[in-house]
Amino acid sequence: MTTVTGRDCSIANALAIIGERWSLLVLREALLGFRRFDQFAQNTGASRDILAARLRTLVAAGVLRREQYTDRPPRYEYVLTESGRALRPVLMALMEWGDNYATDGEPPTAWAHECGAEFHPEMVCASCGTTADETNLQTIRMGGIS
Amino acid sequence: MTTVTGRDCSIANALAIIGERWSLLVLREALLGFRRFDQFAQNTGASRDILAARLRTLVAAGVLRREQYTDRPPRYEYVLTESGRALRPVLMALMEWGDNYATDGEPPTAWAHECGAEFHPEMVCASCGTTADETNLQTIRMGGIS
DNA sequence: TGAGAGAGTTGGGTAATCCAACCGAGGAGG
DNA sequence: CCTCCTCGGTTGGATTACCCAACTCTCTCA
Repeated sequence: MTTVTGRDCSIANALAIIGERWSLLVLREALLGFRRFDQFAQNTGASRDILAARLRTLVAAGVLRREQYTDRPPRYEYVLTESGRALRPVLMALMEWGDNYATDGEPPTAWAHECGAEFHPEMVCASCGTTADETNLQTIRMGGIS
Repeated sequence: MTTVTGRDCSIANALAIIGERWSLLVLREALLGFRRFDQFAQNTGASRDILAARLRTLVAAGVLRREQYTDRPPRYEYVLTESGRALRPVLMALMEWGDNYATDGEPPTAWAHECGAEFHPEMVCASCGTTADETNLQTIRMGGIS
């Protein structure tokens, strides 16, 4: 793991695992239910060598698990671990931002919540359940510079 | 803007703007209140040439605005636009994931919500306000492959 | 006159990425 | 049993991105 200078910060630590090119697109496909190398290659557009490297780092980081699904010939697929499934809010937040600020026209992908509405994520305080934004948040501790 | 193969998707569109190395760390600093080139360089650890390139990209994409704050000598700082401020849920979700899965020990940075609790983000349905996860979401539309 | 501060550029080397082609184990069809 | 196909990757070579230190330019302050 490369030592990174700059602020001590969980965002930087997270990006060291999932911030390389194509990683989040692979995880998007995994959250959509895909598991196979060729599906990842086709659906993300990543070249096969880079995809192989990314899958190795994501498996090493515990975000994906490599599972054999046939014996002969030996074939493997990639399934999300708990920490991988925990990335859903990150990808949903990114998708919502992209829908609003990076995509023209209708969102290419849409989700339904069990309440029946088309799903849009909102960030709330886990403790009190009300919305969180710059008007009601303040930093109480900030990581130093290494 | 480079044409990217793979699925038509707002996550990919978002990453085309903010997914390059250092971009999200610059935006983290901006959301922490920093505005100056040298602060970004020091607090992120990015080299100055790459930082200059990233700031140009982010300004061109409308995420940051370059503002002159003195006349002689002419000096500029970078302030978040509305679309930049809208990235807070993305960075908070990333920080929460990093705290839980990529950082050992105490989170380096912490926030307080106005309710008095230490802030942790939760993703809820904007329509009904209840939590959203893999048990109560389903895709109703999925972008095709270009 | 000389030392900084602030916001960048420049040059040169290293590392990451892209692309097309290839490989090896087995399966399916003839 | 010969050939072609699928899946999950590797390999080689060219291109692009990134890193680092040093430098520039303008203006201020002592």
